[in-house]
Amino acid sequence: MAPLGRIPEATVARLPLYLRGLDAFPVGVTATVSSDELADLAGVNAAKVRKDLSHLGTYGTRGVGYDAAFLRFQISQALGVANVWPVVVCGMGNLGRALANHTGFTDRGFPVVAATDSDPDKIGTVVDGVPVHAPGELGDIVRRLGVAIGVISTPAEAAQGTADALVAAGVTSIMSFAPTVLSAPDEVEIRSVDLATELQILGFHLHRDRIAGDS
Amino acid sequence: MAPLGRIPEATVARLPLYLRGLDAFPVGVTATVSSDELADLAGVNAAKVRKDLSHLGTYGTRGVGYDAAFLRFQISQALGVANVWPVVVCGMGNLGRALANHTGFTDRGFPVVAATDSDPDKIGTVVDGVPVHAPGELGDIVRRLGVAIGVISTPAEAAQGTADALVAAGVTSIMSFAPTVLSAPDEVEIRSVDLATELQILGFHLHRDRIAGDS
DNA sequence: AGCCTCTTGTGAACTGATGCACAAGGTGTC
DNA sequence: GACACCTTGTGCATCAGTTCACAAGAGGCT
Repeated sequence: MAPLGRIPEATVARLPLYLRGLDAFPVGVTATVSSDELADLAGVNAAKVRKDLSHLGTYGTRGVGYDAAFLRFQISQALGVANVWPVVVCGMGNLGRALANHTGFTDRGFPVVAATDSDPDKIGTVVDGVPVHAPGELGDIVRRLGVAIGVISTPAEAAQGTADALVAAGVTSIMSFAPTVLSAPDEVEIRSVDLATELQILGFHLHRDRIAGDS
Repeated sequence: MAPLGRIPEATVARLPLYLRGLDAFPVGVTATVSSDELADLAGVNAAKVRKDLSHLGTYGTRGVGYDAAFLRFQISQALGVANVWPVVVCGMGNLGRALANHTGFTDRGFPVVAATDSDPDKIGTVVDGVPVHAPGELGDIVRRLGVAIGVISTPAEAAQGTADALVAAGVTSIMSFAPTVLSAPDEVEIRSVDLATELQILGFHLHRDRIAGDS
């Protein structure tokens, strides 16, 4: 309805899934997709799809469904997918290298334009097309290359310092893989992904199922 | 109160954070920690800490706080951290290799005992101490090594097939990095981490802030 | 045209999680 | 022993998100 009244966070988190689901429809071909189909493609239920999309506007046709191409355009619009946001990867360990080389980033408008690492042997080299700089140059890099997003894949001890440097350089969006809590001003958006934590959550359920089975 | 009345999902997701926060306290030393301190260490607020811990039991002392060592023990207990859950990594691309080599996994009771990949050049090799097998051997591997958790880091196209193979072999816990929806029986717990999606969510906020600044 | 079928959009109930505020219950001091 | 001071544990209000259920509207068939 309201073309852009505040979109709930939970909805924002699902829009990329819908966009991904719509990839199943070839471009240029006129096709309609129902909330039911889209729900399957995104792995959620149909009611949620409809409510989510209603936050963007009324783009569906009752009795028919949504025009796939048009819907894709609208979601892209809302997410700002047309923009390209350059990324810097801080910490070129195993994970950092994998991220710097991750094609899924560049493909979706998040090119990794530079990296930093504290290892003197790595500084000055180019890994998979990504130049590695010293951590002290972070501010320079951000300004020079217009970096919008910082990815932190350093050891936990170095994470807060890296975050501070990113913030000081004007970066307001950070994705962190370091297993630690980061503090930053409110206007900085931090998404923290701790892989070990994820496994521990799986472990909890395994553990409980085992106990339940013991009875 | 009830030592183990059903623990809310949101609480379960935070328990690993508390455990991580408690690492700040040296083992063997008697120390108390207040909900306020723990809240800082875990990056949440004090009220949440208290309510979360109250689901495990009443382990705190009013006027004092929680005994750090005892609390760590209790949370470990609840999470089943004492268990060791062997992990198999499916798909040894950039990300898979990084995960197989990730020390944070083994350290926390999730040793990567094997990997699979469809590339004939990789099959039979040992990468960072992890033997790489053919995807067809997955069932064997799971049974032989007692694998409890499967990590899917294959391309999206291969993800569902891999998940099916894991499920067929009896694995009930899956962490997937493939940008696609996986279907599996209800009793299988799937945690999906899509890195590009995470970046798109950050991108949304950047996009909106930019629009807001335009006015 | 009228009717039947289909799917959207949304009000409303419900569920789960969050945050407040405070009584309950400890510790240490005088 | 009484009092002052802490911090927990929790009842309650609030909020966000989910799900249901159905009226409104669009297309197609006879």
